[in-house]
Amino acid sequence: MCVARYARTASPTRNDSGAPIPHVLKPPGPPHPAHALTAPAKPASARVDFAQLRVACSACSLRELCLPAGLAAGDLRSLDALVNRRRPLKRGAYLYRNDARLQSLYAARSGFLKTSVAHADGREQIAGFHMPGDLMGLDAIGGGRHVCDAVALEDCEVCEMPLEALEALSRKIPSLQQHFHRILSREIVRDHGMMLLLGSMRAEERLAAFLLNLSQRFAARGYSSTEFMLRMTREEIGSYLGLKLETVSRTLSRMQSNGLIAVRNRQLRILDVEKLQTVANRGAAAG
Amino acid sequence: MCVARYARTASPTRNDSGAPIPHVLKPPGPPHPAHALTAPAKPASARVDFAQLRVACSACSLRELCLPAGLAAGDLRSLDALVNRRRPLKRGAYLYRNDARLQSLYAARSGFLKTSVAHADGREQIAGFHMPGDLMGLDAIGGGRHVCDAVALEDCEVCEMPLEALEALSRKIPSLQQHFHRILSREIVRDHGMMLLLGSMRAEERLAAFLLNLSQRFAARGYSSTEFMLRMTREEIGSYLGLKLETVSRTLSRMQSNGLIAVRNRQLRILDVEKLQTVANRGAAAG
DNA sequence: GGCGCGGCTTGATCCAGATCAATGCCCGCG
DNA sequence: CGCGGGCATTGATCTGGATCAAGCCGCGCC
Repeated sequence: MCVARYARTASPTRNDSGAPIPHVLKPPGPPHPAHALTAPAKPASARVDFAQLRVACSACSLRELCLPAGLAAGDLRSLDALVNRRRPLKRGAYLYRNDARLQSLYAARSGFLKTSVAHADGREQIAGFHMPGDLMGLDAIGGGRHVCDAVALEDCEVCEMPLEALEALSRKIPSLQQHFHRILSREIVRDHGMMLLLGSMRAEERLAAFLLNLSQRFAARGYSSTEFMLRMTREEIGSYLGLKLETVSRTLSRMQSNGLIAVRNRQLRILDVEKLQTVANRGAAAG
Repeated sequence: MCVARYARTASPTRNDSGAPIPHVLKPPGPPHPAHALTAPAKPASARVDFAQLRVACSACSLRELCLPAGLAAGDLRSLDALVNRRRPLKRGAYLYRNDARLQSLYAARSGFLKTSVAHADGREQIAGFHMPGDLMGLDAIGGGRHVCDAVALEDCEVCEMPLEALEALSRKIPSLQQHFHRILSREIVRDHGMMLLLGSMRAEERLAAFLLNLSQRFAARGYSSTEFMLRMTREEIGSYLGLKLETVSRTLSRMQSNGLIAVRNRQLRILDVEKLQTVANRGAAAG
């Protein structure tokens, strides 16, 4: 079946405040390909400039999604002091590796990453996809060493915060402590959701749930909830969802035939959120 | 193939405190059968006695597995002050329900519990089995409400600790704070392991991994690592492992034929740990 | 522009585990 | 002591997704 044609989006400009301008799936892009989920660019002319590099949490557009959510202005400044911002990461580069000593926690600032856990025999399972504002490295707190790999799916920037300093500060700022606990807890809830998905949902439900999850997270970051670019391969989606890449591909095709979505390579548009929700919640239902 | 014969267990007596007397599959044991997973019995003659009921963390045999692990004596006393001990729970009773407001975190003190997450359509996935020393309720920190059900698989006792008090205390005691973070993090790691299991292991591997995990946890609590009683039904095991009860049953039978284990109902003995590990790590291998 | 490669789609077949269906066994209860 | 119900085992069959196998397509590179 023929793929729906997408209208062109406005070309990816940026506003002064540095709020990221979407990704979206433009065809034969303009010279500056639309970048998705990229943190505010610095003025093109600026050379590496520390003042620029160290955009503070207090000025960060992800503030309310990330660790500082809900902090008072004064507390925000204390947090600023301990966060090293903008460690850049090339596509394919490791943020940390399995068994590496825990140095810091990380927050994605721009770009997509994945974390994966490896089985003794080499099989690997992707444990999560991370977008700006997500905290990473939480797995390492328990044993002092990372127990998964974190890899950039595209060029990224991450903020780094030494765990000890964070713990020290959170002893002083109850709301930071509380929020940190909430983040840890939400990760546990997310994982339980994945266990439910992996343990008892069928392929189509898994995919539907996955797409809806991405959709919500994009929306929370101010991007379109219905039209976005998948930053990962079919194989990676499959690994995350406990499916083979062929199944992912087939299932997406079927969803397209059914008018739920339009896909073309990694560009995806959700055409019928409600049906998609139905599929996610009860398997085949809407035809 | 013929099933190994187990001697009958001592009949289910109770001590005065009402603590259930184990399971464990002791052969015609001594009058006091080794009890599995029951907190240390208090002097048999004591009647319900608050001083007794409130056995402090500092005197609890699970101290080193549970929240107080690694605390200095003085700090232990502060923790004692906030923990309400020994809320008893009958088999089948709910410790908390999905959507209930978070009151406290809980630590199992004796007995086995399960937590399960429900899908919109009624399917449910068991998210974990909990034994003495395990902390429960962590899922609720994020949103202030529980997102799973916790049910006693047998008569239990749990300790209760108000989250706010715990957070306040952990601001004062860095080692408590640290340990609490470690517990949260380890839960995340455990969940990632489950995701790997559910996403990429075959039935036999899942079961082998499950049994080895139980084995280790029993061992950590001073019980036999090779001979124990399953506290849950085949269906519950299946729900946890993403399998149907028939598959669980068949797979256990096959493992028995292969000389890896001996099962009879819920009594289980591991006959060959190494082969079991091989199975868990690489699927079929040892014959 | 064309070539090569990695990623994607699609078809054909296979198989692990689900599902359906009978019993069997243990335990609590009258 | 016998009966009934929940749990477990085991067999027969079915099927969703895996696996095997061709291409195809888009993109980066020469």
